[in-house]
Amino acid sequence: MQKQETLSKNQKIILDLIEKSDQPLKAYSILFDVKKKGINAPLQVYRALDKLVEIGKIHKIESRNAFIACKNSKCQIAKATVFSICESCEDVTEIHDHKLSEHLKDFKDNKGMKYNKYNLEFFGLCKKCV
Amino acid sequence: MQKQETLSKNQKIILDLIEKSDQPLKAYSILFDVKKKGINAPLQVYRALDKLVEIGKIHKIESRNAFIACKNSKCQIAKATVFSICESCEDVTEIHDHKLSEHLKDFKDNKGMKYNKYNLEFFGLCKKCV
DNA sequence: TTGTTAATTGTTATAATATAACATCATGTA
DNA sequence: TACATGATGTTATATTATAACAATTAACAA
Ligand SMILES: [Zn+2]
Ligand SMILES: [Zn+2]
Ligand SMILES: [Zn+2]
Ligand SMILES: [Zn+2]
Repeated sequence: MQKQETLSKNQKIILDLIEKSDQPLKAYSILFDVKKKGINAPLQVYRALDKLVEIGKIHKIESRNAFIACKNSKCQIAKATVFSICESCEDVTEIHDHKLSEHLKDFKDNKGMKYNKYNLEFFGLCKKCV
Repeated sequence: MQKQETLSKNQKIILDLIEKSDQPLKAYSILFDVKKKGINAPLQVYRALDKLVEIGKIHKIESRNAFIACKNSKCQIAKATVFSICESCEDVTEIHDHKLSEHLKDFKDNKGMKYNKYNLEFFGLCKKCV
């Protein structure tokens, strides 16, 4: 079997839902919403989420245990993500900042570690919440 | 009551344990270890962890749901953390890189957001695991 | 030193997040 | 065909975290 190009049924259903939201969704809220489409168990949701994260269609917001669609699927940032998170209204935005990316991409620590991935989360108050 | 300077009994017990480990510990593993000291319930552990995180004595590794002692309590980085994580052996190291800190501290997005905190996690393979 | 407040503790129950294990089905390839 | 791989469906369970409430302790001021 060759590497899958098209998403499976469950993966499509769940990606659709996440893409319709501009804010992160939690796994069990996704589960609730897709029950009407015949997806009944947490594992079905988590399997689709894992796959979608792996291929870069969505990202996990680690500090919130929630998943947001990537708006930038053309670039290679599936494994290099930056988010801003408002601690008041919980608004999350994916950040694409070239200078910052360059800086992080090239970062080397003093222990000879090779990085192939990073995740950066900024916290603060958004304009509305200041 | 004025701002607390000394840790409470449970906070001390749990900080002690975390400081003895150079690797992150999970809440329920901590709970298991401190049962002999009379701490019996998850909530007692989580309350102490919350406090210790708040005052910067420990950090949470968000992608691992685990807690590690800060070795650098003199500086103001309680709210600005950088870690390297080996995806093979799960070794975690806190990184203090002046140039990187400066870069992140000064970062402004194009939405007028004020950041007071960030967390960056690098993933890869450590020297031993390459 | 007594009343007041805030922080901490103890306890039981429960919520929220995530995975194990196993059976079945679909599809591409030898 | 038959074999391998990926996806699905299902039940049960593991792991992580919080709600709600009562009791205790520590600092402070009147
Ligand atoms: Zn993205
Ligand atoms: Zn906000
Ligand atoms: Zn630290
Ligand atoms: Zn390693």
